[in-house]
Amino acid sequence: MSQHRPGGPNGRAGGVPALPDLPEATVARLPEYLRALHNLAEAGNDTVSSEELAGAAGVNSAKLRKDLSHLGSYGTRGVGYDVALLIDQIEFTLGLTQRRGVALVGVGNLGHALAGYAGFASRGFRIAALFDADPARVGELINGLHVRHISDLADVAVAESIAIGVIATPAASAQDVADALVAAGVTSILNFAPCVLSVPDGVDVRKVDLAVELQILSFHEHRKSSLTALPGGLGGGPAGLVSAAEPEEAVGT
Amino acid sequence: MSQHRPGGPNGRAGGVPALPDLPEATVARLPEYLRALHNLAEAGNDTVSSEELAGAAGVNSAKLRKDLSHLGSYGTRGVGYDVALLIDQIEFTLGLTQRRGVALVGVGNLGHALAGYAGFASRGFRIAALFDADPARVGELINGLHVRHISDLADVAVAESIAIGVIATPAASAQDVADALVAAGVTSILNFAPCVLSVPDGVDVRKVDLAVELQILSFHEHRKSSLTALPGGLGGGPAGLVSAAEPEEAVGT
DNA sequence: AGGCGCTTGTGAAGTCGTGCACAAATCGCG
DNA sequence: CGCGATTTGTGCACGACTTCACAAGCGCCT
Ligand SMILES: NC(=O)c1ccc[n+]([C@@H]2O[C@H](COP(=O)([O-])OP(=O)(O)OC[C@H]3O[C@@H](n4cnc5c(N)ncnc54)[C@H](O)[C@@H]3O)[C@@H](O)[C@H]2O)c1
Ligand SMILES: NC(=O)c1ccc[n+]([C@@H]2O[C@H](COP(=O)([O-])OP(=O)(O)OC[C@H]3O[C@@H](n4cnc5c(N)ncnc54)[C@H](O)[C@@H]3O)[C@@H](O)[C@H]2O)c1
Repeated sequence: MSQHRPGGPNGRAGGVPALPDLPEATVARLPEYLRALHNLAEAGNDTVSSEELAGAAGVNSAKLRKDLSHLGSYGTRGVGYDVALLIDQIEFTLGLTQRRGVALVGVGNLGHALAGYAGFASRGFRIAALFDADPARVGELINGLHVRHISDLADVAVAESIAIGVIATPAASAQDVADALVAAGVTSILNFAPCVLSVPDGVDVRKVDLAVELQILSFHEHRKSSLTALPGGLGGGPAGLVSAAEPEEAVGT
Repeated sequence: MSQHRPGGPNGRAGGVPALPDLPEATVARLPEYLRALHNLAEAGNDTVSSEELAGAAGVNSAKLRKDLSHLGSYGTRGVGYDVALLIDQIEFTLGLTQRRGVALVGVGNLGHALAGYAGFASRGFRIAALFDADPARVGELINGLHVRHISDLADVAVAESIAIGVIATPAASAQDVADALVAAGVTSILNFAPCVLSVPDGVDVRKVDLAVELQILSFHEHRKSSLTALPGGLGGGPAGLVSAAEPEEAVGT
């Protein structure tokens, strides 16, 4: 991560809660809790126990309680957590109280799908601009936004105060795009291209690689098939019904 | 593809190769090493040191060596690793010696992009069938495959011996689709829908959620912006140049 | 008021993963 | 043939994360 804050974190005075320096693993689970909470709220639930919420989010309840305890205690013993309050708390922690603008670079096969994705907007983000290097694509209207040339990136990024960039170009261009994003002031990048990006300190990169996910699944398939010879294993054909909401098999993370 | 395994360590007996029981974290990194190795091989490299490969894969060299040591030792001290040999070894470990068939369910916005994705084929997988519940979509030809109705899933899955399913339907349908996949004998699922799936023991599920990734980035943005007030921080606007190939900022995972 | 059942928050122990640091192994060269 | 340069493989200590187990807190019912 960037670097550690010296001394007592949270010099924050006034009404704003302190930033508790959450464990990375906890941060990665908060969005999942948030989604589950929104579902519960829609279903009309006012409060929820750690057990319920943990079930809905697919984690262990002790882990959930510990995670939530990191952001300050908001549960009531004997009762559970206030759903609305917890949503606010998590959204604040994740920095979702302001709708963040996102720049999407590379409006090809995948880029089109992302540009049209409603889940962006409903979860706190706003696609602020689309970019591509292909002149043939520039000008195209997608979901109310027209594609701009990559050379406009810096101007637009500043004008729209964009801090997050999504790279959906071929791997060969990804580093160049990342450099351009960084130069334009972007400090967080979500990379769909299968390659490693080099960025300066202070810039966060997350990578999503479909093939990697499949290969991990393939490994477990491989392992499972070596076990079919064993007795008493899930060997039986097409399984019957699905078990109750369970920790499932959550491979890796 | 199906290479005989290089002899060596891994004293397996009988027909079934020994399963080294790799740490999950190692398994998750192997695909990355594999990608880097393919790049190196294309560039004409015959051998590679742990330092180089680690750089190309974005990890610490000690970690890389430890990871590789888990699959039996294939390096030569003073020299490095044989690229081709290592590729074979990792592909074998990941179970990529056989091209695995994948069923894609939900040919909507995202599904179309996935169906047309070349990276599938080039990394050891074959989209064997496309399914959708919408009669209007059934029959549509995408990338040489025509979309079939979800009710054909069981038959096709068996006929094509499909063990991996990809869910690209709305969240509301995802559990139903997962049940159908499991009933059809699928034992690994990659889920793009933002919801928790319940599956029987023995079935692996991995989830990819774009919004979660963005929210994690948002958290770090939030944290960073709270730091701009501090002195000596990466506060300065648009950064300059990109540093050398470095561990970058690899958030989480 | 008091007791009871439920649920949270957390200490402590256990597990897993990481990275350092270095001995052992190998190659190339004089 | 031996030596030094190089790089692997790994023991070890540390840190992060998970899970258990339970005391403490809270609301409700009598
Ligand atoms: N299609 C998928 O389902 C899928 C899935 C996972 C990962 N990916 C990855 O996502 C990336 C994009 O995939 P795709 O199928 O959309 O490819 P694509 O070729 O359809 O689209 C790439 C787009 O990027 C644009 N582009 C190229 N260089 C650029 C640059 N320097 N600046 C701006 N734009 C540039 C191209 O003009 C094109 O429009 C690839 O790296 C691919 O490996 C794709
Ligand atoms: N579009 C994106 O970029 C994107 C990104 C991340 C995640 N997602 C998620 O991926 C999923 C699909 O997104 P989308 O934008 O492609 O949605 P979409 O509505 O465009 O496509 C969904 C498709 O699934 C089909 N479907 C619905 N129920 C089905 C069933 N029971 N069996 C088989 N097919 C069924 C529909 O007919 C439709 O063709 C959603 O869960 C979404 O949240 C999408």
